[in-house]
Amino acid sequence: MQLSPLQQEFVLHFGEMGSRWGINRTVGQIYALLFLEPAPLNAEQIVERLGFSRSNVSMGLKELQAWNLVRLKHLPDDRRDYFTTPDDLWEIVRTLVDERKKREIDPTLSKLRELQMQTPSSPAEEHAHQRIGELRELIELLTGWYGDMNRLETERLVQLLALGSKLQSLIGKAEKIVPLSRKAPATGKEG
Amino acid sequence: MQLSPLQQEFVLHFGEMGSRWGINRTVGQIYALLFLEPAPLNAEQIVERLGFSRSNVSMGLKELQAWNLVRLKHLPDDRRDYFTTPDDLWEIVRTLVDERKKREIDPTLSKLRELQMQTPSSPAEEHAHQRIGELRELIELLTGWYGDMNRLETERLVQLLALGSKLQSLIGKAEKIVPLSRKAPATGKEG
DNA sequence: CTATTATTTCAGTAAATTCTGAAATCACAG
DNA sequence: CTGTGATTTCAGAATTTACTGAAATAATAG
Repeated sequence: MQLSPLQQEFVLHFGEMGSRWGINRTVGQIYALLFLEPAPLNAEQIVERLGFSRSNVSMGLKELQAWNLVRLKHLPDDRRDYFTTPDDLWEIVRTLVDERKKREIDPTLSKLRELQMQTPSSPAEEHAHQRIGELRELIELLTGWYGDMNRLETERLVQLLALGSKLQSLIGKAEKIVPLSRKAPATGKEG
Repeated sequence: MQLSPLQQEFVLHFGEMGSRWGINRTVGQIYALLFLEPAPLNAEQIVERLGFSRSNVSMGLKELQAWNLVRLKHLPDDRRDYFTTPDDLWEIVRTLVDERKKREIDPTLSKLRELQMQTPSSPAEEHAHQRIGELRELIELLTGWYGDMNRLETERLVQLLALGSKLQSLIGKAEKIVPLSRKAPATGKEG
């Protein structure tokens, strides 16, 4: 492996972590390498640096493209494909969350909705039906919220995140002026 | 597999999804079964319902315990272990996120901090150092925010999530009264 | 202590996945 | 076209992970 010590440690770490996520070691290492590299790399350069077989790198790059995690570039007078990660880390985070949602959450939500169509035919099924409904509602709340957050410009998103729990008191104060819900009227005790 | 059609579909689905998360099919199915079941089950009952070997169920339950995703119960005059999932779905979500953070995020954050201690010794290392720093900051912002959210009572958390993007305008309004930041003063255009 | 039942461990096997080299395909310059 | 280099595909090998049955251990009742 032909990397500086810093690069090497980073790349190896992401290889390990890769397997805790759904992706494999190779893919993790390729991504980590591209993430650190200032300029785009072609497949052959990745082979040199990481010591995987050419075909393995090809497959890894394909998977990263399927995840929409790398950008394909071309240099003038060079017909090889060059790969980078976005400079903007927030773009990376958004892609990552979008893709994981698409693969891990959305199919489950569909399945839960489908299962809820069935009418329960025994006390046990009644309970299961109930439980599935609760789960569906919770996931809908979370994905709905995520959709809202995802629509925000990055700058505003960061502001919101940075506020963190300060938000609590802020909401209390704002509600006095612009009540959003009549269910739980402001009592002055919140925050 | 001795389950009602509803249970069966749910259990099989979570078995499949399990592999997209870090957990295996067996563990996913055991969890799904316990999730639907109104009363705690012992290992033998899980074997009957799912048709796995006794030892596989034992290992699966151990893994679920390591993830803190099941509760161990005992019935009077019965020395077998019985297992359930929490009734409160938010408790489940919190556990899930906590555990994944612990396994997937925290080790990376430590590694990034450690790598940033090293002084870069070449232009390439300088760039990598920079990039690692950006990533560390972003993760710190996200985990900090998560810590804040996690401290909220469930009821308040749900309120916040339900607000979603309404928060934006609310913040604009609140800021006029209780300014939190002088960097980006309210212009009246936001929301 | 002994018998009985519950649970875990573990070595070996089965299954799934990752990885490779060779061959096929593709893309384009001459 | 033809030739050259880039990329992908794919069958099988290597590796890793999941699963099982048998044996060991633990817990408790008598």
